[in-house]
Amino acid sequence: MKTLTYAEENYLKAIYHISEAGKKGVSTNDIAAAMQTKPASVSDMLRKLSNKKVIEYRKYYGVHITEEGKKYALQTIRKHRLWEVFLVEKLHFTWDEVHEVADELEHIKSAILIQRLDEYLGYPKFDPHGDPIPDEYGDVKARPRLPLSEIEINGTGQIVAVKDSSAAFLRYLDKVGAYIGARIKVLDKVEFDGSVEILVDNKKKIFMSREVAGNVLVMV
Amino acid sequence: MKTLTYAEENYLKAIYHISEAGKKGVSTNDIAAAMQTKPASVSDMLRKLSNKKVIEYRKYYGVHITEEGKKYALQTIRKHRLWEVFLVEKLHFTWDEVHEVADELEHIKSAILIQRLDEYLGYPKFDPHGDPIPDEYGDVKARPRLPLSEIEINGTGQIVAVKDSSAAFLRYLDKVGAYIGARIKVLDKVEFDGSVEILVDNKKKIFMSREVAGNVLVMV
DNA sequence: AGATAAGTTTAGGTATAACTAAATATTAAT
DNA sequence: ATTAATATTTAGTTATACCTAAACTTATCT
Ligand SMILES: [Mn+2]
Ligand SMILES: [Mn+2]
Ligand SMILES: [Mn+2]
Ligand SMILES: [Mn+2]
Repeated sequence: MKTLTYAEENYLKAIYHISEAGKKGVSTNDIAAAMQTKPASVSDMLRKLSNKKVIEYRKYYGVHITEEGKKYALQTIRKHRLWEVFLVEKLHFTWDEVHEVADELEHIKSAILIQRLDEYLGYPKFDPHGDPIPDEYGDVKARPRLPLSEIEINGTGQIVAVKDSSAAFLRYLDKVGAYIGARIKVLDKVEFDGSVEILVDNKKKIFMSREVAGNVLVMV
Repeated sequence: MKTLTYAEENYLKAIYHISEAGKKGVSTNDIAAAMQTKPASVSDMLRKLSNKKVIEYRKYYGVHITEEGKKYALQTIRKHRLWEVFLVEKLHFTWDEVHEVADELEHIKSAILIQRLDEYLGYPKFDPHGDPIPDEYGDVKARPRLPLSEIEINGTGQIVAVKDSSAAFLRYLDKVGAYIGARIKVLDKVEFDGSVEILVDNKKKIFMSREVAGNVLVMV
């Protein structure tokens, strides 16, 4: 059991998330953008992470996360998402308020704490943004889901997650009345701009731009 | 509102605790002992804390915490103790398990988090070790209390806190059946070694060495 | 292919927070 | 009042994690 620093945990989490999105090697620039830091700093860190065997690093060709690295990343993600559930369910934070605080809480080092927290929360399977919570071994139950923008007219489904979980986007969804768990039906799609009209819970008609609909994930 | 680093918060908390115990200037060596570090490292840090105006520092003559410094220290102590209550009340940690984890949690920077946590816990006034929880302005309600070793024969009272909150001591108290809230009566005091015999909750007779009784605090 | 652009790494520097060893100041003892 | 003991600070070093500027590698374009 290696001990990673806060910075190392953050980099590893970012590398994991980027490599989940696209399948190939993760580039220095992409990591720098995700971490809001400079490519030169990333190069420094990649050498460190490589020495700790949590990534495979070939200079100039981007990095791959190792199996061991993936375990550490998923552990951090597990903590992040469990804390998010805690903040929303127990402390009544809104889903747009939790991310920053969870980014700090995810680094608290105590196996028993996370075990107890999980138990206390009733072993939740998804966080407030619909993202799956890895179990203590790092196993994630992926749910098949696709962007709302890709549902056909008259197609139905349930909102299960968001792709963008920025505060601005989440507050916008609150405003229009979209939320996780909502049952939806696509009433109309505008060919011209890709915007959609949907019916929420068989009650409320709402409009979404293609941009917005692309960031709302649905299970059919 | 200055931002203190984790290390600065820890030093300031230690300095506050030491200066509460004895009234005069806090020495470099005492801080080093409390922080489990070297005097040379303490000297470095004192210069930093002095620049930030949270302590008054005259070389070779120890330090005094400023009013502003006290506010920061009490804020950290507030967070520490609230988290301890959370761990015990909600996550069912035992009172000997909470200190380490709280030492990490106390540095999480989010005013709203602490406000909500306080509310969620029902605005507790004392932590699991009987120590008072400062309010959001740093006000502490001190409870008059004295070591059990100083109670006269036939004197009664209630255990309200412990002076030593090391895991070993707390587990020992668990074992003999002493706990916070217990009503006690001193049945006998042995002149020779200062040990005491006490009656707990009008039921159970227990023995304590002078050492132990000196670390159990009672309200009469 | 050769030149240029884009991406990445290296070199050198800063800030924090430790450490050891040496120097210096204060306090206690003779 | 010196000297010795104790306490404290300074000097110099290390490790982490950033930065800018310069050098270098790879990819792209004509
Ligand atoms: Mn998040
Ligand atoms: Mn989330
Ligand atoms: Mn504690
Ligand atoms: Mn406590």
